[in-house]
Amino acid sequence: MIKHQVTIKDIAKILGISVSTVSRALKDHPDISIKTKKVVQDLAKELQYRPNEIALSLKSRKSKIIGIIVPKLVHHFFSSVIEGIENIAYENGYQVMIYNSGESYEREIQLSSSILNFRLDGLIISMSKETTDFSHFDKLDQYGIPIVFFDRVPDLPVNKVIFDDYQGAFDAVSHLIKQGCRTIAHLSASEQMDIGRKRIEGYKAALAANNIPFNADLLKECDTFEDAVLIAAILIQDNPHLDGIFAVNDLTGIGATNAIRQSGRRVPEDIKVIGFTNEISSAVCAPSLSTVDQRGVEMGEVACRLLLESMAKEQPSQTKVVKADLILRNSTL
Amino acid sequence: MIKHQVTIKDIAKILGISVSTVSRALKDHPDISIKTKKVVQDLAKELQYRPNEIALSLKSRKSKIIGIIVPKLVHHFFSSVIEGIENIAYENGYQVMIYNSGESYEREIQLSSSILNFRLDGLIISMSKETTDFSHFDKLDQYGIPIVFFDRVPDLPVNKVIFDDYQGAFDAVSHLIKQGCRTIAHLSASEQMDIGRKRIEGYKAALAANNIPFNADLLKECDTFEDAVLIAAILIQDNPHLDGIFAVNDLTGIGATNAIRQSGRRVPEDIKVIGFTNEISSAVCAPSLSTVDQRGVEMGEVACRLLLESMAKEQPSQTKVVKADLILRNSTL
DNA sequence: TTTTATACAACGATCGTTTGCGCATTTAAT
DNA sequence: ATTAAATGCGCAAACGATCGTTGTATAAAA
Repeated sequence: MIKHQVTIKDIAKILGISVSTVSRALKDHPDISIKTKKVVQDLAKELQYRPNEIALSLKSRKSKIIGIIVPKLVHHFFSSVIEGIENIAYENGYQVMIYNSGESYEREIQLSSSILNFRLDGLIISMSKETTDFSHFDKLDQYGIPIVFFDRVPDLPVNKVIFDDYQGAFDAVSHLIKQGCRTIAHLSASEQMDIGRKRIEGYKAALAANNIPFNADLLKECDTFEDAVLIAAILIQDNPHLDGIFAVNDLTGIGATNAIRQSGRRVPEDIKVIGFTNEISSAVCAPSLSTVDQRGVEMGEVACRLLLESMAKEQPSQTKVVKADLILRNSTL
Repeated sequence: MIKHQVTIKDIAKILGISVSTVSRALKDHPDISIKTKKVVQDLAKELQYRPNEIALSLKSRKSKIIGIIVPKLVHHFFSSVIEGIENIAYENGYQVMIYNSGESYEREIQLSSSILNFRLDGLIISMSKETTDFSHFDKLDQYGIPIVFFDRVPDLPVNKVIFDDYQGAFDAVSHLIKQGCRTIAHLSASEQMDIGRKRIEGYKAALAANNIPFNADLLKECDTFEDAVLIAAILIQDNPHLDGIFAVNDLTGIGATNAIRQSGRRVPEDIKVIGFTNEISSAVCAPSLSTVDQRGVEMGEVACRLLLESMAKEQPSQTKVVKADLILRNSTL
């Protein structure tokens, strides 16, 4: 048979005292006598009393829950960030509520509405690709719900945690050059995207720093794994001296590797390849792929700390930068 | 300046009517005149009134939130299942609250306690590896919170959704045999684990069905990617006729592939390899790895539907089985 | 003995919403 | 004109907990 969960009222009734006394006894309030406290606390334990968080939320107008919106759950980077957020949230007595926008602007609006309905205490979000209008976030701000953006952030004065894409790209390409590469292609993301642009800049800067002229023919936009295989094949054909590829992510890096081997050339002996993101695939593919780790967990931790800070007190919006971490494997030996 | 969110009271005060009238007007109650309804609804829209879910939860003793506990977020299979759960939950007006036990029994207990505190309406869980005692779930059951287990399930009469590991393994090995393999090794999980045992059974059954005697030397337990590389290398050395490997997951499958190539043999020409899980890595590695898809999304959907059913009405516990899906790629051509 | 602290509990408002019941006022039926 | 039945709305309790205020014994001081 299903009993309802025991409340402060039940305890009060059993003991024949008022609910307020029970409430105070449970919180060790000085107004309550030691005897009463003991009786109440013992009974509470026996009945396995647990405070109703919903009632507490209603009373305090605080939910003790942090919302997280990611565009995709099935993505190593985002799950890592979530882990990082959880670490810090739990440490501070917060629960997290994870939402998945599925890269849909529509859904993102719904979700931020739900955050308002549940009166969540704060939001950490990486925006969907479709999002170009930010008014749904204004509403949260209006009601005093702090927001921290990460990774995919708007170009506005808001709290954000970004990854140092420029530095990561610069380091990756510099590494290729140090390993002897002179003709380095970049399989890039769209220049529309922030990360695409920054990584291209880092690529160019590393070339410039080593007196290697930039060659636009070696810069190819490419979206998917399949794209990468095709485009890399063309690059190889058109550029006989090609000896290095910097890929905008691991999947394109692996695609490029596959294309290189199909062309009869070897990785890393003939052409070295470096990726970006440090997905699991990059560690297990053959040859294992050098890459740039984005420290997702750290990013989550930084984001959550920043959120907790701005929940604690009004403060000007900040931008935190998480540094890249070069992971060297066999593809650039 | 931060204003508080508008409540039914605010509307009542502005309009000079009672809160109950506002409440009923908003829900189109027949007792309220058309005029009043219109006025109320218009103002509500203008002020962007949104019902306070917390208050609703308190009143209805229902949170309209489903809890999910997974042992790890950073795992393709689990994130897929979550996506599936979300699909169905959203369709039915539920939110999901995702918890990460991090494979810790301790944490799992804390979390199920938190579920009680937040009065969540139901729980979908895949247990941590450490969990052998299930009393913390009994408590949920006692209070009428339905539970659905998936993937890692207890051996008890409870609602569960499991994957047909036996069939998946049987199909995978049958496929290898059809492709001409006669000496097939199995890189297995621990026999302690349910999935380990079932996949071994499927492996043996497929051999038996094709009159291939089982050879215990070809059954090797192996945990990680690195293990797989080492153990596969030994297998190859010890068994010159080896022409097929069935790996308990994709990572070990890829590890085996790497070992085979290092030994100078070719995949799939000399030795064919098939994995399990259909992770991203299996699609991008070279040669791409045949594998068994676990239909994570479907599993999530089935689990969530089952949960909604048992939330709706008391019913005997059920076990649902999700079928395996063979994915054929280059490693078994 | 009366006054004044002090200790201990109870009362009741509050958070935002729903809902059973009752009370006017209007409309319809006799 | 009188009664009955709708119609439209408000009152107040309830969900579970907190907390400021108030009440009442009991003990200490005058």
